[in-house]
Amino acid sequence: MKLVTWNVNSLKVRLPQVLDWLAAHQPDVLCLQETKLEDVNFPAAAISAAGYQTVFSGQKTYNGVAILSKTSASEIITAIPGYADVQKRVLAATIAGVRVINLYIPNGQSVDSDKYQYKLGWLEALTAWLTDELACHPRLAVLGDFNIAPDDRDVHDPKAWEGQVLFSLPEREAFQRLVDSGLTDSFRLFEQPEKIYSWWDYRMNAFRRNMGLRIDHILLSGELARTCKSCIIDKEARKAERPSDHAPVMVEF
DNA sequence: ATGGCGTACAGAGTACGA
Repeated sequence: MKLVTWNVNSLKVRLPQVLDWLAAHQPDVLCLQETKLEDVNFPAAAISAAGYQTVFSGQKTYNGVAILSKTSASEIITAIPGYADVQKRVLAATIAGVRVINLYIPNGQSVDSDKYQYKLGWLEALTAWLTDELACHPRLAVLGDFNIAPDDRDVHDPKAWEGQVLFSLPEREAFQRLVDSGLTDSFRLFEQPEKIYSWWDYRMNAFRRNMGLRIDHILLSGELARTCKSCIIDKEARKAERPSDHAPVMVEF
């Protein structure tokens, strides 16, 4: 089974690239973040024509998540239960016996902002919920844009990023607590080349200079981690004309 | 130097991302 996460930064703009990517890679499941579309405008017909079913939870301008899959999705949840949030950042579904949890975790903006506190509170609620989900679904994958680089290796310049949002200690500790609830960072199951990232700023020629961060992740329950064969970041997608600033991350198990 | 670029909404300039 091939499972993918990709922050597309507007599905309206990136739809042709998403369709091309589906045709080229034929994943079983593709989780999207930052669709930036109200549900009424979701391009379900075009995606259906490409052979994929869709579930989605979006809003105007910001956020928005979707799951594209070859087989049908059930047990759909669009929010962390009991956590009130008007921002559409969560979509969970069961597909082919795998519990898929697609997340667009808050960015946090800067460590002294209200948005940073919202991010930390959100992560706490998420971890409590995922502990329950793991108990119900031994075959579980949590994937998405986490907006956290967990380790020095995941940052092009850890000294410069120290204490900054996306790499601050409280965020990394929250990520670790999430992992400690019973999940494995699939990327680190395998020997990986150095300086592999999933996001590069549009500015400052960051991509050309490989000034990136690894902030998009696929975390697997023990049962899925044991049979995981690979975790790859498709840097090629970031080279496209008018690319998303994120690259797709793909696991196979 | 708090910029740089890209997207959305709007119809110019601001908010936001990461």
